[in-house]
Amino acid sequence: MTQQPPLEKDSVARTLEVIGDRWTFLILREAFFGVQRYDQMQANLGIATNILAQRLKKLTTDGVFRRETDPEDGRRRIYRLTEKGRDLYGVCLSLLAWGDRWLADADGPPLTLIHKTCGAVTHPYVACSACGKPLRPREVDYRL
Amino acid sequence: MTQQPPLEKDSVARTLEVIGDRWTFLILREAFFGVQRYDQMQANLGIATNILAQRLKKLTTDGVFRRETDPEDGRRRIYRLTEKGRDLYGVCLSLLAWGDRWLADADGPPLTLIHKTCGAVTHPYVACSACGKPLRPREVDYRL
DNA sequence: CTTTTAACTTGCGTTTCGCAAGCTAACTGC
DNA sequence: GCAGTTAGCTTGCGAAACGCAAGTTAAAAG
Repeated sequence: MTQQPPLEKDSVARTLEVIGDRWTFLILREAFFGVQRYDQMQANLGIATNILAQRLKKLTTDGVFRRETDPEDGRRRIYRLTEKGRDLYGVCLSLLAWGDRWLADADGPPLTLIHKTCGAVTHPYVACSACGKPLRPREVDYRL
Repeated sequence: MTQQPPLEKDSVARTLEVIGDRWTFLILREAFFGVQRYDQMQANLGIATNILAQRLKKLTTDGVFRRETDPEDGRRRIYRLTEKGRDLYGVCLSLLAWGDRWLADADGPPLTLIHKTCGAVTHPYVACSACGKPLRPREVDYRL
């Protein structure tokens, strides 16, 4: 269990500690599509049940989900995104957009996204909060 | 009230098959910060050397990196992002922004990002290509 | 031509994962 | 109100992935 000292742990690394494994982000994707229950997630994802339980527990203690008991059926748990969890939607859309652009025709059609607020088909991009233009690798400076 | 039926392997899942493990995205982050060489990545990340080699090989065959030999030193390989790779910058910024918002004060200061094009400090967000506004979970419809 | 360096590769012990089975509390039918 | 069913887990075990250290190869430096 030896870990490295000179890791300057930035926010990318810290974020990946929360969502950086094969399943966690797929669970979140399900949540963004409206799935809130254990059995539905398992059916949709085909994930091993012990792993799903483990991930949901971690995401709950990490504050991404809130775990509630369904008032209409005491056996059921409802996994609801917190604000912290909902705020990962941008990451989800970025992944989706990239996959649709570069991997889609391989084995599935891209999803069409409609921005209900404006009514148009949308292709999400990461924008600058100051000028609204897309942010590209060489156009950004990093300062501590 | 949820939305979708069975989304088989969508672009999120396909994307995660390319970048969805503990190290791959950290390697990409290094690349976005300008690191192009094997030994620098290993020093910065503290990754096991066999895993780094494996990931770089996969990312290269996946078309995210282009592997070249340094013309000034035949021992060195240069890992250069392709357009496909550079297009992952938005995902990287989304992760960074989320971590800075929700995890930063835990054990490190957030990075300040400056958009050189407009000169301002920027807080990246995922925008609608049609209207430019931020995209939020309940505001998007998914169609096949 | 010997030494050093960059980029890997190999071997091996440890951790994580996938699958199947089992468990428990809560609901449902009779 | 008891038996059977269902939702949400937990446990056990073999398989795959990972971390570490040592070894290999090709090219540059001395």
